[in-house]
Amino acid sequence: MKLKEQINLYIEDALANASIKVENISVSEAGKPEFGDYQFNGIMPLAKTLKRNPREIAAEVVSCIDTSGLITKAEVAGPGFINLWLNDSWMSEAAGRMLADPRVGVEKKPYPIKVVIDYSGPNMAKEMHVGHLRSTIIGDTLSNLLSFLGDEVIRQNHIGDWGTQFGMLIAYLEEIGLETGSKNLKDLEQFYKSAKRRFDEDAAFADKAREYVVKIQSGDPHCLKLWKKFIDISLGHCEEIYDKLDVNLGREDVRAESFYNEKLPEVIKALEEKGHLQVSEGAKCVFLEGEEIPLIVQKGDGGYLYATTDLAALWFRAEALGAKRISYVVDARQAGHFKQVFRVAKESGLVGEDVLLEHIAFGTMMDKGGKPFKTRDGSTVKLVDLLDEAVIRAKEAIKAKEEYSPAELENLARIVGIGAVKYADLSIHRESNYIFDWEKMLSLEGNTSLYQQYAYARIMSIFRKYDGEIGQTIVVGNEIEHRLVLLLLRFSDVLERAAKDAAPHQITSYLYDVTTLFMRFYEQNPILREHVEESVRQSRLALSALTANVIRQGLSILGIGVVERL
RNA sequence: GCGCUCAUGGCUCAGCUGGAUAGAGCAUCGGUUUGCGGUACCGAAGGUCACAGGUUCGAAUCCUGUUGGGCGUACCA
Repeated sequence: MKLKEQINLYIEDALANASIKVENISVSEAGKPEFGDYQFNGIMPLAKTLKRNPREIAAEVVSCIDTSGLITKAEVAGPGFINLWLNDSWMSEAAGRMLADPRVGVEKKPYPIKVVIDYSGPNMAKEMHVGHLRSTIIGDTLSNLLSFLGDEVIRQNHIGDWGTQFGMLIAYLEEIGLETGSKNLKDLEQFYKSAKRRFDEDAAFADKAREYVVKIQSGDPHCLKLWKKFIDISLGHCEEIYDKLDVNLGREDVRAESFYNEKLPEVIKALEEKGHLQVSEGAKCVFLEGEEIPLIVQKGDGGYLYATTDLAALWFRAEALGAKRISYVVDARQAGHFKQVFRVAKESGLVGEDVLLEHIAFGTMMDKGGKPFKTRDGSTVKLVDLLDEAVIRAKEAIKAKEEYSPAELENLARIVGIGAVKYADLSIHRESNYIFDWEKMLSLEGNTSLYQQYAYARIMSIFRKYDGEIGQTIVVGNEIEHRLVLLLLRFSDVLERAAKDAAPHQITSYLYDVTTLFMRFYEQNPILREHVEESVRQSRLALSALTANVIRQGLSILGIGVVERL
């Protein structure tokens, strides 16, 4: 249910009845409880053109607002605000419908589109590090979100499986044998270093490595086989991480860099035909108006570049996959690159005008001192290590609480630990750099996943204790219930806006509000205590259930689990 | 040099198309319990929204400039 849209309709009617034209009819959430639930601020800008007192106009509109349904009261306030109060029984009914709905009141889009979301993108020659974490988590959340809202989401993992370093790596893999190789590949960093050492120390090996690069590219069966094996093993390790992270990214979503190889000459040809290509200093480039530096698509030696592959991928995604929105979840430092690539794709017609291209940029992960996140010795932190540490720390944080079997504790620690890492990342505005802090992340206080998982478990505990049928009727009976129901009814609006802005933190922030408000409600409104009237008890139980549903569904979109007991 | 981006209480962050007295959490100080999970809840204190102009009925938000930080700047990805 789209609450805001419904309120807008009332305002629209009132304005029509008052014969007043407003361009942008949209109410906003009231800043304070005394200002009601929603407010409409669209009157004041009119005052000047109409040469009338804004309060007078507002009063006229207010008198035309239908207060027999959703809205129960409308008032003029301040210089010409219109404050709106929503009707409790209308809200109660809406909340009841939401409770009965498995989709928690969120309708699917009537006109879904195909959306490609490009995220994670690890390099097969290197270990996945914390830099991949944000792309993976944010991309996965957006995919979950858009697909929940009804779009057809095509996840694309654009893995880096091509380049000169693979000659060296497969030569080394061949040398040490597949068996030892696949074991050693668990630590890619180490594997790479060993291969590099061989390359630097042994001229014969170096020659072979260079030879293998050429052989892979020319399709030599032996080298191709080795290369495929290498990629397979390396990708397997990434999948272990996806598994740990509980991210929906599988083999079927992988469309590697190498996939686009044969399309690269076609990209050049297409650009040439459109007359966009210029040769500058030996390289084939596209010069864009207003841009100082051209986009180079083919090197002087004939080799292709990152930009060429990206253009090929855009082309493929728009043409073959039929995407109408293509989103790249990539580090903010590449903003310039994408700006150029997108422009070239559009101007050359590789991608149609009706396709939305967006760079979902994110900032860098910092340590507590505000420096880029590194290990003590200054190397990049491996993602596996980070995730394992999260689980260990989560175990520490929860094990004192109750008696669990080792298996239960392991599972719980995984949900809590991984959830904390993800939530910490998603709860920050994605474009800003964020500070990685274990203590804060696994704290039960403040805007964390654990606080919400705890609240959820508490609600579950109420139901365990009650142990009976829970009604579906919610009756708003007091101020705090009114506020809680109102907030829950906004769920759909929040998801929609978060999808539009590609901003997961809007969801975390909302869930935090829900949880906080529920805690307050629960503190003030007894549910299971003896003196509580049965109908009130039922309503409060139903309200608790609805709250739990919203928390569970919201966290699920973020890829975070909940538990019955904590 | 040019371009992009950021600057909000001691710390970490919100602040939606400009809207009413700029909101949270942590830390600090104080309070709540015959305990529906106190790992909770309530309250207090704490901000010239980097600075200076401008636009507007109204600016943390838009425009210009200044200062300070981060990043990017043609054959890496």
